[in-house]
Amino acid sequence: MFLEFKKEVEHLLKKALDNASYEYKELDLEESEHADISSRVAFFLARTYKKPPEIIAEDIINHLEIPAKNTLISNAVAAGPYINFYVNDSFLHKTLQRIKEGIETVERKRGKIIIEHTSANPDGPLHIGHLRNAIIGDVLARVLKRAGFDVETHFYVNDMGRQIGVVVWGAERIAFDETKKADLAVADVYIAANRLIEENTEFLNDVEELMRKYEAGDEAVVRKYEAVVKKCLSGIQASLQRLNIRHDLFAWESEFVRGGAVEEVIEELKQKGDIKFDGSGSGSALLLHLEGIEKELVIQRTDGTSLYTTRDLAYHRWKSGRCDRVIDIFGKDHELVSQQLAKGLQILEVKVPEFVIFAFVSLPTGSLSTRAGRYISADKLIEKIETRAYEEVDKRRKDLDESKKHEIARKVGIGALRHDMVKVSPDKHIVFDFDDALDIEKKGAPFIQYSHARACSILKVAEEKWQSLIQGYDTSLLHEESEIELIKKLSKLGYAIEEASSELKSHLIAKYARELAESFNLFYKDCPVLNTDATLRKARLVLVECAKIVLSDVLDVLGIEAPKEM
RNA sequence: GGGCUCGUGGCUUAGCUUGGAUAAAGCACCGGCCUUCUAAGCCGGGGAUCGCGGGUUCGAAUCCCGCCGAGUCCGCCA
Repeated sequence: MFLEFKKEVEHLLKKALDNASYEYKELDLEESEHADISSRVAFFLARTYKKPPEIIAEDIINHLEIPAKNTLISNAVAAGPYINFYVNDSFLHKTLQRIKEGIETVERKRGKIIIEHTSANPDGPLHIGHLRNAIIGDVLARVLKRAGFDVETHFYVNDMGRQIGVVVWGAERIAFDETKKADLAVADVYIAANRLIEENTEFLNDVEELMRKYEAGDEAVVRKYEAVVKKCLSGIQASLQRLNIRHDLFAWESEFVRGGAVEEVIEELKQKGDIKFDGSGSGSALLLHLEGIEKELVIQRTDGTSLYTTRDLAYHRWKSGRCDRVIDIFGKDHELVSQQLAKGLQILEVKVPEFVIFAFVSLPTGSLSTRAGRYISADKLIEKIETRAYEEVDKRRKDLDESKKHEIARKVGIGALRHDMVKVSPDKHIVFDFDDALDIEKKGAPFIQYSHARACSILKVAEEKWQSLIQGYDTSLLHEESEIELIKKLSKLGYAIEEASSELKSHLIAKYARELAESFNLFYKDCPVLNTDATLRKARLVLVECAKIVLSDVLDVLGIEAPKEM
């Protein structure tokens, strides 16, 4: 509802500026602690019209007319250089009405977006670095869906790298431990195979032959690869599922080679791009010059085989053809790749993807390294945090049975983990501290979930006592400050989603969720719901019901489950 | 060495794109609040020359330049 209010303010303010004959570029509207929305346009006009901004603000107010009816604005005043707008009772009433009736306030049908995230190499389990990628991507996908886009999530499967060649080679002589989780079993073979190869580097020739055969589409080799990659992916998917993350599509890079798409990209780049041939004798590598990037990009090896970035170009061209916007969640190490992709796609006249680049997660002991054993697997972290969450639940709720306690612990633990990862802006480097991550008590997610549980608890009691509880209510009875503040906060979910989706900033949702929970807790403390007279109780129950809806909505956008009790 | 990113109370962060109303939260710390809907909560308090130095501006955490510190990339790897 807040978005509608903002639109009306924009409309009236523009009209006032026109009436007063001011030329303006921006309305400079923003949320403010002094008003429901505030404009700083007078500052800007002060420069061009060489008058004090206070005078201009006053002048604008004099030309501003708030309609007598069908408006969401109660008042507009000049506060010095600022123009402040305030919502009216109708705004508050309509906000609750909309939420209760489940009417979406955001625009629909804004086009299709393909968002790629996680895309971990299928040579072992996910670690906390992948988790950051997966959670940022998943929340963003949820945000964009809410904002009205048709969203498809992709996991790009790097099945052509040397690592996978090593695993396939290893699997031919070392058996998978079938008692272990699939991705762990694959990692074991990968590590063991690496050791064998280190001892005898001649084995590398075998690996390379496998890779050549795979690229050429040798059927027996393809079957071996598929078995290994699928095995690993099944383990990865199981981990992601525990975090409420799923992908709509797994795109294998090898498909783009064997399907001919990579060859097409190379041919087209030869025609449209600035290409150099490098090498002599049997063949030559293809170097592509990219504007603004010093080093040429090698798009084909001397032996004619393909390279990672070229295959990625083919994948991106394919994606582009299937949607209106392409979004990639990449780690900081892929920043150069993202620039190369963008430039390459420009040459191919394909729309350029939007990138969300996130900084690394490191450990207090240094950067993550699977080979050095310096990493924390996603599964281990999930397991530990659920255990810690269980201890907290057990401490507080001796009355619940075991399965209930475990269910709550799972929701709280996963929620805490997701919230922790998403609350930080992607471009901030994270030093992961295990003890800190497990300190459930001081996490953001349980705070939000707790507010939801409180709301549910009130509604449950009301339902038991009075059944059809919310008939014939009058929300104009809600005029305590904490009630008004809560309603205003409720009205801003759509606004928060709009901000987060247009700027691709998932952490803004985490911020909104916290503020909403805070508003609810203030209301909870100030305003008794069950122990008050019937008419006021009905109105407050409507408010609680709406708060419950929006709290569970915002938790859903964050991919966090909303427990009914805690 | 060059490119990009980050540097905000003791700790973790928001705000920076688009400069403006006392720099905003959480954690930690100190002090209060459970005979009324779950205290994973609420109230109060102390604590920040917004990395350092310059510049632009009526006004800078925000824009520009330099420096320092951290991260990351600079393979016919992925």
